Amino acid sequence: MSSPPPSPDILLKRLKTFDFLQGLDGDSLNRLAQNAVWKVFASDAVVFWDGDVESNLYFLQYGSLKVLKTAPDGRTQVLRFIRAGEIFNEVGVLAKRPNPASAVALEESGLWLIPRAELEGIVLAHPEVAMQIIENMADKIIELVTLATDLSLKTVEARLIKILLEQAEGDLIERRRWSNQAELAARLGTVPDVLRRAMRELTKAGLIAIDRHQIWILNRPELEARATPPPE
Amino acid sequence: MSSPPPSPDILLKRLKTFDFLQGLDGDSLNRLAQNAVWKVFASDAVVFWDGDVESNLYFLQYGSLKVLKTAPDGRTQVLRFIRAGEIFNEVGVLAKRPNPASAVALEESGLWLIPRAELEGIVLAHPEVAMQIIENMADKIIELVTLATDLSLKTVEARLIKILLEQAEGDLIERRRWSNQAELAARLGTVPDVLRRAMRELTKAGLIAIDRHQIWILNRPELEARATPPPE
DNA sequence: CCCAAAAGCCGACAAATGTCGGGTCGGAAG
DNA sequence: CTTCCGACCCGACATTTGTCGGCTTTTGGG
Repeated sequence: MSSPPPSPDILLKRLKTFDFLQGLDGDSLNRLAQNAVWKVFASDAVVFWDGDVESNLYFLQYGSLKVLKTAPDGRTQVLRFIRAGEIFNEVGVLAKRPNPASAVALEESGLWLIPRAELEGIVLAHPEVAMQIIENMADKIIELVTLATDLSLKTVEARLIKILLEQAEGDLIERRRWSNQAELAARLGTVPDVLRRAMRELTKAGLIAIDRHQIWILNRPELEARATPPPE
Repeated sequence: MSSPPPSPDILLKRLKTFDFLQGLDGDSLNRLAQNAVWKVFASDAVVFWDGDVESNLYFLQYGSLKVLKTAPDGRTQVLRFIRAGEIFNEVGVLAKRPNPASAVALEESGLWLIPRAELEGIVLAHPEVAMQIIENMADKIIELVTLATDLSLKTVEARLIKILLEQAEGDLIERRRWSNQAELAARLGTVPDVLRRAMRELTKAGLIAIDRHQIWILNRPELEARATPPPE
């Protein structure tokens, strides 16, 4: 089922097209590519655990992951999704902190592990790269601020509407094999039953339509309005 | 009421003792100090607004701030507190993103504004400084991850206990003028009434004792136990 | 010292969220 | 083709959180 391990050349080609490393000389890139390790994770496999001290930077070549945290009682909160082409674990690799969350493959995923030793040298020698990393982290901070305030200040319904509007292409949302109710609920910070309730109410109100494989947005303006309660 | 404006020399002295800028040569520090702007904010004054594009790095010399986000319906979530000696707004200054939240003075506060132009040059020329900033941002990411998951997965009571245990010096917590119920509730992501309820229950259970100016922790082990529900 | 405004207190109620038991249905495995 | 399992559906109920009106206490300015 898994693809043949790609040679470092493929990574090298990818690295060259990568914002993150713009402006690096060929030598450095080459060295990075040569030292990177290729790994494939099956669906539902854990890439790293909350609390691990991980000293690699990850680059997701194909597939997709979720980043989540689990409470002792078993409930989980998904913090974000990672899609092909993204890097992650800046926190672990550069700041040497334990991972604040776990990462799990949503489908079979192939990724490159770039060891700290290589990366560190490059960052210190190439401040532009450091700057890129800083911008990257800034974006994550912004996303987390948004997540925290949404969890605190918005209802499940409002959060659901927001994610529907974000994910819609046109007025249609494909329900992938792994974006089932349980996953979506974890992303919203709630449980499947509550999610279903919210969906049913939106359906009853004629704002969306649902079947097993997709969701349609029937009335975008009203849906948006419903996500932002009376600003009085 | 406000102190006389300190000369840049004072900032210079401070900068020298600052992790953040360890390893910088005197010249660079001097230039930073000379170009910094001094400002004093009264209690409750807004240092910057959610959405502002702010191009200064801030250094809090004295006083304290809260960072928060307000919902259209008026409720607010406090994201973190800033105490004297901390820097903030890395996001705005280096990543050029709009502020994801507002900052408000909890008491009279004096701070230095370091303009982007100065800082940027230094970061590009001194990768160690960039590395410090990265670590700083990593810590904030970790805090935000914790905040988001706590909001999602823990009850108000558990969050209250956590904050009490964090803030206690020995088994005593001083209630500062600005850490009243409304502020504490905003930090916990709830409303004063709910907070009071949780406090009353902890009091009834004999775990804490409250008077107008302080809170005592009477039974730390049981308090801790109560914050982590059955791990079954 | 006195008074007004703010902060805190309280009970009762309302809304949102979480839990449970049991049912239905479609697709994958045999 | 049949069976089985997991995902989904559903109503009823429990718990947590938020809201309201009104009362008491504290505090700070005049």
